[in-house]
Amino acid sequence: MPSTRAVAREAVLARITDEGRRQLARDGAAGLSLRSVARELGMVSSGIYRYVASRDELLTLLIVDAYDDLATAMERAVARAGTGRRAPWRAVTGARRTWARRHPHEYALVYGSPVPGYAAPPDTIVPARRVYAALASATPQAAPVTGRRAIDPSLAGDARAAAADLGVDLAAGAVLSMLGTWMRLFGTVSFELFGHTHGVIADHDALFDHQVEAMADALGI
Amino acid sequence: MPSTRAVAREAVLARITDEGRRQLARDGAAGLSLRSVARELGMVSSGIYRYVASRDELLTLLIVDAYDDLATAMERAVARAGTGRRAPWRAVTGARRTWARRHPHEYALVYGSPVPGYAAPPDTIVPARRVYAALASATPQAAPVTGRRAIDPSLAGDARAAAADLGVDLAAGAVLSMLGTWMRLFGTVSFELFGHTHGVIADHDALFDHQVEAMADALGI
DNA sequence: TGTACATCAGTGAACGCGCGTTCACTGATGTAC
DNA sequence: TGTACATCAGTGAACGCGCGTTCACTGATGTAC
Repeated sequence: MPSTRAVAREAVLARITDEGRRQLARDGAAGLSLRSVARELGMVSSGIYRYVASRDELLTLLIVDAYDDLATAMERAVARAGTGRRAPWRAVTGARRTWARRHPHEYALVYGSPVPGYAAPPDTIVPARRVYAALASATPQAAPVTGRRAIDPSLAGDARAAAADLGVDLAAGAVLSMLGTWMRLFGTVSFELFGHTHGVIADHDALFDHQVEAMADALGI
Repeated sequence: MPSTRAVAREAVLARITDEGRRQLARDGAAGLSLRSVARELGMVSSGIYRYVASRDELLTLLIVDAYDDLATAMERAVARAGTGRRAPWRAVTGARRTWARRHPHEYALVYGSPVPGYAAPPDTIVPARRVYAALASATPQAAPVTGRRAIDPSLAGDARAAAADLGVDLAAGAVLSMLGTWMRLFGTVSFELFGHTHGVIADHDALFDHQVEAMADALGI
């Protein structure tokens, strides 16, 4: 059983990350400060150092939370998807876009410009991978776009290693095809969220749906 | 003939944007400050307000410059491309990636997370469009990926308007296919630059080349 | 060509702000005997 | 069960920093007559 102190500690840490998330959502990563988190919690500014070692550490906690939250949303979408051939793919891509639109600053923190002077520590690798695993689970039967082109051997090696890492059993060509599609999905969501379709596309839902089907075509599902 | 004063003014303004670019390249957009630009130019901090009205205005100048520089690089690449069927496409995509790798902070400023509290003014629209025009000029014969799917009428309208805007004469399906490919290109470059392939892909050149060919396949060129 | 005035680049001081982080401390809570 | 000590959460003051922006000013450069 955890000690009373440990319980209290966890509760305060949770309040800190909650408040951090709130500030992140309001002002973006640049607007996040330990002083203002402490202030909002009614704590003196130095007190927060009992819980996080530095601003970067809080940022890391928030990054991990963001990945976890997004991954959970995507996993649930796959689990709830109907039985149609493309249903899981539509569900997982839609979940990603919806999450991004609901949490634009958290999305930007994780998939946007790197924060200058901040190096992502290893703690973020595992939650980041969950997101890819969710995507992979939605298209277990991805086919290589073209079988004819020769794949660079070292690239094929990387592709096989990545597949093993995600626990999927696919040939290198299919993995690269999946990766290409994911980068397209990433690009499509970021493009919309970062405002590059502003003044060009009015109906973002229609564009996204069109893209999702085109990606499914490309994956051969 | 421009007056002596106007000439001097232009020269100082150029030094300001040059120094701004340098700081942007070193520290990113968040590290750009009017005070430090003035300091570096040996000017007192308030003096810079004779040239730019605010920090945001300097940021806008730098954004416009970044778009122009990237667009120029891409246009030149197309102009210099060989005669092969895919040569212009390979050239323009390679130029984009090379520019992005050489100017990571400028790329991030323009294609990464929106700067919180900053709203891009209309001045950036024209230079941003040059980039798309350069891409479009490299694939004049893009084909729709699939002819069978019905396209949402309002989306088709947006696509036709965008094509007219860029001066290309293509059906809505082909425009959407091009747009999808551009978002994939955007995603591929950003993915690499923002570090999402770290620890997964060792040979980024090979991955990019593979993607470029796959995109060409998708465009039917 | 020479003078009087207007323009404008650059100065220096100031306002008011917020930040990350350290350090010696108090006092409450937990642990060992 | 009670006491002595150790742990640790939170305080308050301080260090040293940089920022955007305004304002009244000086003095050089340009313009009109």
